[in-house]
Amino acid sequence: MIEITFPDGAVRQYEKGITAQEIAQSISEGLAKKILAAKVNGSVIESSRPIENDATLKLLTWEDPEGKATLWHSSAHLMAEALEAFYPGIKFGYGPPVENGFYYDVDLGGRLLTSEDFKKIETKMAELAAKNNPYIRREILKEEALNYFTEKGDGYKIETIHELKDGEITFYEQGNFTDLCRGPHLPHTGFIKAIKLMNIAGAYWKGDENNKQLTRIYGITFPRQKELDEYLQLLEEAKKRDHRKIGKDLELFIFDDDVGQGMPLWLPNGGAMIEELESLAKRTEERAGYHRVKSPHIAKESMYLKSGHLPFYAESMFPPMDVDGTKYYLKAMNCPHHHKIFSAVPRSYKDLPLRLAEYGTCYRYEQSGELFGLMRVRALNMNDAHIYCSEDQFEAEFRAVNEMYLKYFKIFGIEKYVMRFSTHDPEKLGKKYLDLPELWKKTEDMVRNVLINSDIPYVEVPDEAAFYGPKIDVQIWSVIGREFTLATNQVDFGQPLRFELTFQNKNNEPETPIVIHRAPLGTHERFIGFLIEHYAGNFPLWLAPRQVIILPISDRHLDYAEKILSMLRQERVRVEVDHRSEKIGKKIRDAEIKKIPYMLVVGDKEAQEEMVSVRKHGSGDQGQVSIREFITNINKEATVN
RNA sequence: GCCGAUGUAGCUCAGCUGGCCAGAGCUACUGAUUUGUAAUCAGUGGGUCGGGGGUUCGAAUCCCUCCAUCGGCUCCA
Repeated sequence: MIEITFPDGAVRQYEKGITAQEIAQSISEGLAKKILAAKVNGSVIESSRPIENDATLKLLTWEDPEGKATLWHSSAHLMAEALEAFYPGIKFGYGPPVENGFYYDVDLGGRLLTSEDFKKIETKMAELAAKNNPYIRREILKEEALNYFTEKGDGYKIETIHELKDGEITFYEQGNFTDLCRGPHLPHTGFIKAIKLMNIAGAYWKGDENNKQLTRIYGITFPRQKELDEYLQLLEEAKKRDHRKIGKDLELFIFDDDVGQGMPLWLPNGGAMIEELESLAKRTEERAGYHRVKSPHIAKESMYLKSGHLPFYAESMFPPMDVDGTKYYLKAMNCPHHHKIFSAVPRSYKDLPLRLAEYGTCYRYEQSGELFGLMRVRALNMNDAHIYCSEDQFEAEFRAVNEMYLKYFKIFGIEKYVMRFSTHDPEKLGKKYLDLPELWKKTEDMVRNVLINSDIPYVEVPDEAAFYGPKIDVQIWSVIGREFTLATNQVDFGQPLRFELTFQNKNNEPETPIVIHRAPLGTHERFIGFLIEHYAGNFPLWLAPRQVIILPISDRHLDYAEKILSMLRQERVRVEVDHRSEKIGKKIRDAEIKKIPYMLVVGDKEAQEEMVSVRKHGSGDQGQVSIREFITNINKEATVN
């Protein structure tokens, strides 16, 4: 007998060699039908694998992430089986489960597969799934595995097998399809009830752009049709929040062919949002002791050679322009300019920490295929500042920057994000990273300490640092699930050396400062793109491009409407009047569609008593108040710190 | 940059097995209406059918090419 411990702590005894499936069966028939896989001693295995020793057991269903992954992983194999039926000789790369479904990278040998082929593949998959074919696991020797795929002529699998050792190679077989795979898989294909192929894309073999590009087919499956329907519904909803759509609907920004790719034009509504955001940032930074500086958009090659950017970033910068025989570059970052401002006058330890802020426009030559609405542009305004401090000031300064992040996140109600602490890879010193091993170690330790001491949850990612030092990035997701870095906080010990920045320390000796690059709001483009999706266009009053619209009942109330308009303008409220001789219902409808926070309905009653009837976007009629009271209320509501 | 798809009025879309002067709704403008909390009625305007080449008696519809956008890959704030 063996002892099985369940997640709730219960311990039960079973025959040695019992399977998770049989245990589920012994609990209830209904449960047994839902078990997709099992987690035994922390690792996920097939529910049909015998358990030989005492173990902890979790039965995995669709509700568990590992359950979903198992269903999707098995679905990838099912899709591969269907594909092989239509495209004999097809070769397979990787076919893993992902966050929403699965994909398989395939080499069709020059044949074309388009979304028009999805229907027939889905149908074939459904047909195969209905056969309830079991997924059969087989441990196999390396040589045998190589023979199988050599015979089949699949070089990708052969390459993968070569990276594996004997004893860790398993095959999975279902129906007429055998694949090299680590597993685990479903008991049989019958668990896959609803199938949808999503899209098709090119993907480099092993993610390396020097390798051949394979065809990647994305799909998703569910244990019930209803769940597929709900998922598709969810995608539709997400599309409505897409900042590119809302940006157009609310007239926030556009892109124009004549201006260029990735160069947003901010329309007045978007302009108002940019103003508010920058004003918030300026207030915040003033209070935190920052100084505002300003630098030009272009600079000579010599400066970027000195900063070290050119060797590392040349491909991300616009090609230089020749001015009287000297190369000038559009600036891709503000830091070198700020270093020059630091060194403009002799600095004493009494000047530190010196915090220089600028929202200068930078230009980055992003690959054309990377551009994405406001989230990825070529002309961008960084929420930039550089803090020059001594080593013993570093921790306090770095901590203060993190606190500023958190303050902003609170204002905007940003809860879903991940802090990534990027460190260097010692093997790439001198190549990807500046060759200063002691400084790397020292600064990485300092950053880690700040994170730990501030109790900030983070994940550490090796080999993702900037070339000049470690950094912290805040990752967020666009509404369609794409991941972006929103904010960044970077340590730089490289540029101060290169620019020979020094301050006179207490012992009257020159000392090199550490620089912190920080952009808590990232770029204003990306941040607003994010906010549009975050709020689905229903902005808080202070940020809303149009805050109030006055809706006269009829033309004879226009004078009164104009009077309120000018009163509100004096209060710097962004307000307009709907002059059209439409019915009030129409005016309200249009104002609601424009997501304007407050609608003021004015007719005879209001005009006589100096009142306004307040209607709030999304929540309807709020009743009448005096103009004064309304102004007091919205001023209060629109206050952010 | 790479793979695939798409590109018709300001917006959303129809037309695209080649052939009546290229359509609809919303928007805009004009007129009528003077309206009380999510669409009043009528009229008018508006399109190099992404750009450029080609095939054809004839192309928005077929072919080539360039540009842009979208979905991914690679990169990244």
